[in-house]
This record gives sequence, structure tokens and C-alpha cells, in this order.
Amino acid sequence: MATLGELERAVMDLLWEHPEAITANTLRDLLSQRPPAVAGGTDSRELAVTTVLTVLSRLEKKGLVERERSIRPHRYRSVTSRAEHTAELMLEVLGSAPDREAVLARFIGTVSDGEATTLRKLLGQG
Amino acid sequence: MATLGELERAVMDLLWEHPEAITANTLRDLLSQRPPAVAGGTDSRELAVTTVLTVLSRLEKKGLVERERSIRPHRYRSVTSRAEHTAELMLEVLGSAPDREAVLARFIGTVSDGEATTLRKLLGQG
DNA sequence: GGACTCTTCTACGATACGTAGAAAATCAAT
DNA sequence: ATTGATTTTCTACGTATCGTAGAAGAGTCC
Repeated sequence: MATLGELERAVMDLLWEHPEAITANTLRDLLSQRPPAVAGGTDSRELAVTTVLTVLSRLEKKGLVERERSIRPHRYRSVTSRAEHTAELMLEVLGSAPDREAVLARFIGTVSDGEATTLRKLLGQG
Repeated sequence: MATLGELERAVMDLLWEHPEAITANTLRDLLSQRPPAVAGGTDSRELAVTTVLTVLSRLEKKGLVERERSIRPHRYRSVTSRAEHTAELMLEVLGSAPDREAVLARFIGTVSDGEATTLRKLLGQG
């Protein structure tokens, strides 16, 4: 599955925040309004639409984005929710470990109390 | 932190399996004996020692590997255990999510029964 | 059908990684 | 200390990915 680049990530974030499918142009506008990723960075995103389209195509190829080709300004939407995607990534990382339980132990030791409570609830009914 | 390449990964795996610090030459030998990553791949690792050294330097720069420069054939060892490393990666992935609990919910839904039991135990005393 | 809009193709620079030779540094033995 | 062997560093090249976008092609609308 691999990891996303910075712009790819920014695009996915916007798509995740927008349940409705949107056009590349809308996306480009949203990217312009984005605050710089790093505070202080003069990161005024003034991207060409083709740039956004290229990124969207790549994300489509990676299976993260889907588009409606039937209507003319194509509409793009994320295939999965951010939560799903993140969970999948975590599982992918965990999957490659021969010592899963040891990993989980360390992992659990780090989540906040509130999250631990949530986890207990989720695990409750087995 | 970023993700590791294939060879970098193979090297880390070996270092994780070898608690004692080892030399680049030993590592190269161990790599030769490795079965191909992909079954069928004629992946007989016959690497030059310089290749291994380059990779080790890169891993050192990334903070994953440590070396003893005092003795002459330098000895290399991993800085953290594989479990720690994997847990850190998982946390890194999770950390970038604004909806951590939703992610955890999906994540939990996927671990095996045995692991769920382990998790319950780990979370037991709050 | 011409003007405009949108998408695809092609491309270039930067970075990461696999790979290793050439050169420099160190060590061992005389 | 000189030489020969061992080890490490420097430099480099090929490939892949990503940010970036112009040029060219396809579709849309009077």
C-alpha cells in the first residue's frame, strides 16, 4: 500500500472531510485556503489544476480515490474513510511483525486513559 | 520516521534477531543465507560488503542502528527491539488521525480472538 | 464550428533506495 | 616504518516515487 506524499496526503485529508464527491477545481481552491503545513512556512498553495489532477490520478491508481467519469467535470471521492484507512495502515504495520502480542503490549502502554477506557468497552463483549 | 526499503528491512530483521552487535561482514553472510523474500524469486543475495555498509550507515542516520566505532571491525546493533519499533510506527500512524477513537474501534475489530484476550488483560488494571 | 473547459500525456527536478567501485583509513606483520 | 590486507568512507549510477505543471487532446456550449 505504501505511504503518501505530502500533497497526496493533503488531498486525501480534504476528500475525507468532504463526504460528497467534488471536482478537481474545488479541490484546488480548498488547497489554496489551507494553512501552511508547517507554521511559518510560506506555503500558500497556488497549485495548477493539472497538478491536482495528476495527484488524483495517482491516488486513484493506488485505490484510495474513486471518480465519477459520467458527469463532465469529474467528481472525486475517497474510497474509504480516514479512520478505515488509518486502521488499515496500522494493521499493515502490525501484520509484518512475528511478535504481534509484544507489539500490542507496547502499543497499549501508550494510549491515553480515555482511549484505554474506550478500548476496554470495545473489547468487552469479546 | 518514514518507511524502510526492502534491503534496509532485511538488515533490520537480522539485527533484531541478533541481540549481540555484529559486523557488516557477518551481516552480509547472513543475508546470503536468507531465503528469497518472494517464493520463486531468484533472490540469492550476493551483496558486496560496501552495499551492506551503505545501508547500515543510512540506518544509523535514521536512528535505527547504532555502532561501536571503538573496535575495528565495527559492530552494529539495532537501537530498539522490533516490537518497540513496530509499536512506534503504529503510534505514528495513529497520531496523525484526528479521529483516534474511530480508528481504534476499527483496529480492534480486526485482531484475532487470542489477541483480543491479551489486550483485555493488558487493559485490565486500567 | 469556434471558444472555452476539462482531462490526459509527457516531462523535469528532487529525494529515497539498491547497488557497488574507487579511494582513503586503519591494522597486522615484518 | 613499509607493505599488504582489511575495513570504512566517498562518490556515483539506475530506478521509483512524488511535486509540479505545460502541451496536447477531448468534451461542452453557444
